[in-house]
Amino acid sequence: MPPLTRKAEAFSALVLEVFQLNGLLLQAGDRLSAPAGLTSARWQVLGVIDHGPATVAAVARTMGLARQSVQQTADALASDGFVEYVENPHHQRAKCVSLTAAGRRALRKVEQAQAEWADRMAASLAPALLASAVKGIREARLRLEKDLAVEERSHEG
Amino acid sequence: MPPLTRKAEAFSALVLEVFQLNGLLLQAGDRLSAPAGLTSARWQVLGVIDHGPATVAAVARTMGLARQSVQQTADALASDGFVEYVENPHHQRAKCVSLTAAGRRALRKVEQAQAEWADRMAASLAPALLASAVKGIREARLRLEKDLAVEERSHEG
DNA sequence: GTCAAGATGACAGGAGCCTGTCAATATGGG
DNA sequence: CCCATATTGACAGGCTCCTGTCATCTTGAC
Repeated sequence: MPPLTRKAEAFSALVLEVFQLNGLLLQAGDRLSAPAGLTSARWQVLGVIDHGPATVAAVARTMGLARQSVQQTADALASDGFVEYVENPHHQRAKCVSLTAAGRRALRKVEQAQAEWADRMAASLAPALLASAVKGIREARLRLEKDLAVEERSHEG
Repeated sequence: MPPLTRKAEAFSALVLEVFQLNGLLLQAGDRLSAPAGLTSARWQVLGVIDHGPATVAAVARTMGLARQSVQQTADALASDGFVEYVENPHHQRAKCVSLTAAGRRALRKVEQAQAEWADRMAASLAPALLASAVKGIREARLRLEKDLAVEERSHEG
């Protein structure tokens, strides 16, 4: 390991913690959604179209993912009967992804479990600590977004 | 969305921030390692065997990943000439993954870039905020680990 | 020394994300 | 109306993680 400054060490510690927590959160999400026959990724998609049918591309933009990633998930959901493609009056080719009754049932079930889980987690964490963690992570995220954007620009024209 | 308590809302905010930051960190890692011909995952493996050759299974345990995940990465690194499999005096079948000269060069290059990046990031974040963020995330992680372990036990015999 | 149990790598297959390419469709300037 | 451009879904393929199965090798109890 190269010698890091003390501040850089602290930042690296944050990175490690975020990686670990992220992994655990994904695990928890899969565990919450499994009883409903879903996974984290599929549940997220159902959540997006809960307020109304949308095209795959629109869902992808909402989730901040690549179009084709959502396409794959949506096709899987369709073949499992959780969603269906319905005609889009505004576009001949781009059909809308719509919840089926089974999809809505599954979504409600996961949301119920998720609410209980979030309550359980939050109840055992000091509110002040939670708030400062969110604040710190947000700062780091904003800083990182700026950094990545700068490099982006320097790689263009 | 189901009605969440205020504390649950705060926890959910933390989850969202962690997901976003994690994604950006992966992106940054790939960007740091790309100039050396590596990716985040491959760089991590090189880092583990930097202090000495090790078997695939040992690297996997160190990284907290499944054995076969590391196997795939190690095979890819070997076919790209960054590592080589060397005889293991303690085990006939399990060879050790060892850095080649090219692998060591690439690793040093990434570590240099990573150190500069960590300095840059850390320099623009208030130390107190960074510290409290790490503390809060760690608390959440520990809480979540406990929760997942409980469910684990309840799913066994 | 023998044999069961555990560890290990090879192989197969899947999930979820990504990229790139292509043809079909919308959209908007002229 | 026409055509360049952008958007969209289909298709192909890659990366990183996972799981499960199998034969081989090691280890430890007896």
